[in-house]
Amino acid sequence: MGIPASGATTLADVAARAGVSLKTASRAVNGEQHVREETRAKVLAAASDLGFQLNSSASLLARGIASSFVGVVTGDLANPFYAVLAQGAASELRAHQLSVTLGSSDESAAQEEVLVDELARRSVRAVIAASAMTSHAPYAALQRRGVPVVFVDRAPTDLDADSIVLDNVGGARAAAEHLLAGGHRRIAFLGDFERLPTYRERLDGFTATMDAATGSAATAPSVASDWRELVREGAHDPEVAARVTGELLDAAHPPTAIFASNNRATLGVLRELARRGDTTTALVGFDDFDLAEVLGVTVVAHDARAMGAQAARLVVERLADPRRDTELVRLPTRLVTRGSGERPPRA
Amino acid sequence: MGIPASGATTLADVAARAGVSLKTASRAVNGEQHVREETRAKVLAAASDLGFQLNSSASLLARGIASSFVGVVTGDLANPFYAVLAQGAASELRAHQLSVTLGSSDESAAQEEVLVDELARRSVRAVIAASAMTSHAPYAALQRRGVPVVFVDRAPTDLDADSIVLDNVGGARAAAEHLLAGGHRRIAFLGDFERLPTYRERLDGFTATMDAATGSAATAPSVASDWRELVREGAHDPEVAARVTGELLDAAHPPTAIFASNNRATLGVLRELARRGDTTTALVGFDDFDLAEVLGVTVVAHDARAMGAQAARLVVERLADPRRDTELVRLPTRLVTRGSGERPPRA
DNA sequence: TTGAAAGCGCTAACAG
DNA sequence: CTGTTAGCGCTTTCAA
Repeated sequence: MGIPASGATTLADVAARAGVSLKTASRAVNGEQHVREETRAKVLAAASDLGFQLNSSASLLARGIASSFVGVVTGDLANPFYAVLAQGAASELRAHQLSVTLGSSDESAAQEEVLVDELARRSVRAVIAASAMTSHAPYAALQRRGVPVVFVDRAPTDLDADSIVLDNVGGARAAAEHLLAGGHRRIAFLGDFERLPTYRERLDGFTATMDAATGSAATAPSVASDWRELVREGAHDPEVAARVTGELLDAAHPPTAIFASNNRATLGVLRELARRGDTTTALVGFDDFDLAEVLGVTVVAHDARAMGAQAARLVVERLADPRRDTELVRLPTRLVTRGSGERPPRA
Repeated sequence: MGIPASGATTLADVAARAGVSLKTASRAVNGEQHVREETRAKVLAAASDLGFQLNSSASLLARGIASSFVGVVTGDLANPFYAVLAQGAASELRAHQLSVTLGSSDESAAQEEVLVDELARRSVRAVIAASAMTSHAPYAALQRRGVPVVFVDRAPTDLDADSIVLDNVGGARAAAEHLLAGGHRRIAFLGDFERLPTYRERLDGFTATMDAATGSAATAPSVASDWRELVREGAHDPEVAARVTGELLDAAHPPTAIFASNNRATLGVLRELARRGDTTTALVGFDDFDLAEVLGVTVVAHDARAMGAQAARLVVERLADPRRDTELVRLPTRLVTRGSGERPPRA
């Protein structure tokens, strides 16, 4: 059990101790073929004695490989959506000998740019990004250097890249239709930052449904054409969402239902409703959450873990074949009714 | 805007294009001193033209540095406690040019061992671990090789290492005292896996308080000496916690209050209470959570982000001075009352 | 099955 | 301020 003094135990040390050449030691340590069992055992014993560990930088360099890390860029790891997504990606990538390195942008484009830069400096092998940027130049630069970039949750419009997104339009449409079917005519839409494609797509789905119902005989009484006055944006965090909810409900013609277009917004709405003891305003949220069942909150649910796993798959496939056509995967959503979306409209 | 054909653009290419030596190019690219502004600009332009990026493996190897990654081992990233902790560590480490690579063990000792092995193979610079193991041999091996290991949330007993933990005893004591003060005498304790030190310490705090109250004149009517019959362990996930809660409440002498010793257990209790429409059983949970305010849940709160940041600090300090004494940091907890812990005992 | 020599791309000394 | 000469620790030819 000889414990080495400190620092560098190299393959050369192991080879010397085992009485073999450097190359033989390398073969044994890397589990390659063409090594007599006896020799291998001798080398492995020496390695273990010396507490030897391959120097991964040297190994990668000699092999001509940039690195074994995939960068994952998210908005905020404290948001379970991102955390679960990252975990899905990590566990899928592990199967391909790839590790994940994480960075949170706090949804700030500036910070995201710094992050991407950092990843580049670390020579990551590929990047999976839930980007909050509108211009994706830094990612384009990575792509040009042969580093695959896969976008999750939000697909870029200024870049041709593999992307995996949710069926935001369908999800929002389902939510709106559900509330309309419940008799609601004044439905508020709580949106995220206007620059995010998720916000826009969810608003599109909502808009399509509301427009179709406006003045329509199918939904009697029909939706008034001023439904757009109940659309709000910028509710990215719970605090803002709560404030906006309060303003909506305090208005002359308050909504009878709210569609919160992401989990942070839903949290804010719930806080405000709880604060005022409001148990009549209907609510549907985009994104499921742990306590939704306990609180009886109807949501548009989806599978964040699958999203991460699929992103990892796209990374692996592009790594294998850099010139394949880019792929856009759209993951389904489903409405889960739990009560809050089924509250009847106030008279 | 010459875009390189593919693959390897090396510093040599940049140097050639800029008409300087390799070393000068290196200096410029690394922002070192002793380079004429004009020369630097020339090199940087060439680098940018070629889309050059330093090969970090080569750079680290030449510098004699193992890597710039710190491994963070957690139980489950989907648990916000770990996610926030990881984020705290990451943001603190970034200030020291260190990146984070993540792995989840799912609280399985076997999987954790695989993870640690993987980190070793990646030559991480240091490791921050919320370990679910009872024997920490793999971490000891890392330490021997000069890789600092900092334990978070759970300190090892079989290893001398920097650790940062919560005041579990104090937190549990506060919870128990609060419920006792509210008149409860039959208080259930929902514990995690028995092997986890957090479980044991929280149980210790609970035990100390209950023992002190048993038969004491200070708490009249005094606690019966059979209070231990309401202690349960193994409630690591919400499903088990919900089931155990149901069993407790269905028993002949059900508890009038429950102390859930972690956030997953609290979730399970809340689900079961909601399922049965039980609004009388008092509840205090260890760990705060987003919707605790909405649900009016009294909790023992603490700062997970600070925990991660402190762990990062310990990593940096040990990296700077490997022979300093190991440090054990204990972070405070505080009771946040929101109603669920203040429900009076049923007659 | 094993080994010797030649680099991977970069940085650290030491000159100039 | 700039360049030259050696390696960092490992893997890869190619021979033996």
